[in-house]
Amino acid sequence: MKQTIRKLIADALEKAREAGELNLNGLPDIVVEEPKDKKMGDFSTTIAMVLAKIEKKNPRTIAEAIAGHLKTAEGDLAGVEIAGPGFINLKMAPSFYLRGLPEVAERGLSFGDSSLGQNQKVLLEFVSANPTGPLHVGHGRGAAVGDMLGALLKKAGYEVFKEYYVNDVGNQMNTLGRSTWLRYQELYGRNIDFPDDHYQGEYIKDVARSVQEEKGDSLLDQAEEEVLPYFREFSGRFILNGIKEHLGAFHVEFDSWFMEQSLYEGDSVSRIIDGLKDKGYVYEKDGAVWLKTADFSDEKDRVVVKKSGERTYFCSDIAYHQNKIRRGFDKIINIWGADHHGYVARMQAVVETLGFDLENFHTLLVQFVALKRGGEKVAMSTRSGEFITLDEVVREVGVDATRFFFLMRSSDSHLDFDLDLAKKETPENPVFYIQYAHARICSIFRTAEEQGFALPEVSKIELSLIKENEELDLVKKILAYPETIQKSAQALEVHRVSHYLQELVGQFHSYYNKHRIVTDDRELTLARLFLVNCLRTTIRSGLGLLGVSTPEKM
RNA sequence: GCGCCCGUAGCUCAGCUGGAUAGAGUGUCAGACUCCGAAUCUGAAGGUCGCGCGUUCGAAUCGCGCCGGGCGCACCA
Repeated sequence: MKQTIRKLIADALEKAREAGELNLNGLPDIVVEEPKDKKMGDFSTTIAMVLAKIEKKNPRTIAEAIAGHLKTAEGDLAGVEIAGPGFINLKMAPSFYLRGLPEVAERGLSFGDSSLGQNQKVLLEFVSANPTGPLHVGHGRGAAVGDMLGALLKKAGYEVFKEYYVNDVGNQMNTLGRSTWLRYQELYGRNIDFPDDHYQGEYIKDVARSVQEEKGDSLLDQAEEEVLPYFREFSGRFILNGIKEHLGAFHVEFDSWFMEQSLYEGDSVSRIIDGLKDKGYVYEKDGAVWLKTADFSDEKDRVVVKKSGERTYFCSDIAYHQNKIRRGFDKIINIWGADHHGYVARMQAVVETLGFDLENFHTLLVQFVALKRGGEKVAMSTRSGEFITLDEVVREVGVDATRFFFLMRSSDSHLDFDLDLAKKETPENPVFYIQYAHARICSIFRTAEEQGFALPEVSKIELSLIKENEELDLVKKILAYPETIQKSAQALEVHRVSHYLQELVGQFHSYYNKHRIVTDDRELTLARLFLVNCLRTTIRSGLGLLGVSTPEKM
C-alpha cells in the first residue's frame, strides 16, 4: 500500500523536475508513513523536508511544487495538504483501499508473500543446545523465535534451511557418560561418590534406568575405561532423542541435525587450520595454536588447538562455519542465547577470515526468560539441575500460549513469562484475544449460512457498500499485512507480527461491537462478510507464522 | 576494569530504523448483552521516555558521559 503511495510521489517528483521546479540531483528514499492523527490524512511524506537541504529551498515551497503534480490514475486521491514544516499529507478515497481487498481473497494464505528474498538460500541455526540435558525454557524461546523466523523468511521469498548443531564432542560428553555410569552403579546399591561437577539432574537417573533395561547388570563389574564409551554414546543419544521429542511436541521442526562429530571424520578440520595458516591468520604460541581474531573486531586472539593437542570448541565452530559457507548459503543466521554474546565478535572474525561477507552473517541474541508463578520468580539453576524444562511448560500451558508468549516480545528484551497468566482462558491472555477473533468470525459465518448467505465471487460483491470508518480502518490494516511481514523479515524481528495481529483483531472487535455483519440488507451483508473473510485469512496467515492454532470454536 | 542487552504509565511492554499532541494490554474507577459468541466493547484517570550534555528544521529513537538492572569476559563446552 505504501509502495503505491511511494510510486505516486515519485511520479509527482518526476513531473516537477520536467516542469523545471526541482533539480533532483540524486533522489533520496521517499519515506511514507501513516500519521498518528487521522485528521492529518491517510499518508504522509517528509520528502519535501529531506529535499530542502539538497535543493536549498524552503521545504514548504518544495512541498507545494510536488503537491501540484500529485494524482492517481483512478482519481482516488481525495485531498492533499501541506502541514507544519513541510509534511505532505495525502487523503485517499475509500475506493483506493477497497481496490486492494479482492487480492486478499484471491491469494488466501499466500497473502503477504513477497519476493524480497529473491530465493536466496538462508541457513538458520538455532537451539543447538548441548545433548547433556533436557531443554529448558530459555531454549524454548530460541526454538520459537527460530522456527517463526524461518517461516517469516520463507514467506518473504527466501529459501530457508533450519539446522540444529549438536555438540556431541568434548569433555562434557565424557562427564555426561560418567554421570550416567555412576547413577547406574547406584541403581545396584553401590556406594558412589557423585562429584559436584557432574550432571546433577534427576534426568540422569532416567538415563541410567534405561541402560539398566537394555543391559541389565552386565556392565556392573567391568572397568570404567571399558564401559565409559558406551555410557557416553548411550547418554548422548538418549538425551538427544528427548530433545527431538520435546521440540516436536512444541511444533518445531528442523531440516537437519548437524553432528559436531561429523566434522572430525576425515582430516577436514586440520586442512582448514592449515588453510588459515597459509593465509597468515594462525600462529603458535606457548605450545598452542591461535587464531588472530583480534585483527578483526575481537578483543583478543583465541586458541584453536590446545597445548595438549586437543581442539577447542571454537575450533569446531570454525570448521562448522566453513562447512556452512561451502554449502553455498547466501545468508547465515545464528540464534544464540544471550549468555553467548561474548562469542559474537570472534565468530564474526572467523567468518571474515573465511572470506564470507559480514553483511550476510547475522547473530541474533535471545535474552533470558524469567518464569513467574504467583507473582514470584521461579528459581532456576542449571548447576543444581533444578530448572523448569520446556516440556513442563508446554504441558502446563499448551503449545499455543507458550509460543505466543515467547514471540510477543522483542527478543533482545528480557522476558517475564507469567505461567499463571499464560494458563488463563480469560481476557487478560493475549493469545485468546486473537484466537477469539478468529472463532468469532467463524461463528458469524455459521450464522450467515444458517440464514442462507453464501459468498459469491468477488465481482458480484458491491464493495463500495463498505464505508463505515471502522470498516475502512480494518481494510487499511489488513492491507498493511504484507508490509509488516517484509519489515519484520528484514529486521529479523518476529515480535512485530504478534503486535500487528493484536492491533488487527482489536480493530475487528471494536467494529463488531458497533456494527452488525449479518443484516436484512443482502448486498451489505455480503460485502461485510467478504471483508471479514479477508480478515480471517490474514489472521490465519499471521498465526500460522507464529505456529499458533486457529480454532473455529473455543 | 572491559564488552553486549535493557531502562517509556502502578505492573508487563510497543513505538514502523530521525517526524507532528509518546501508544497498547493489565490494574483502578464508571458504563454496554430481548440483537451475528460479553474470552468482547465504550469512557475516565494514569508520563520529567533513568539523568545530563551534544548533533539539526525536529530526538524515546543518533553520539558522548554518568546512574541503575541483567549477562558475559578460559588452552570449558
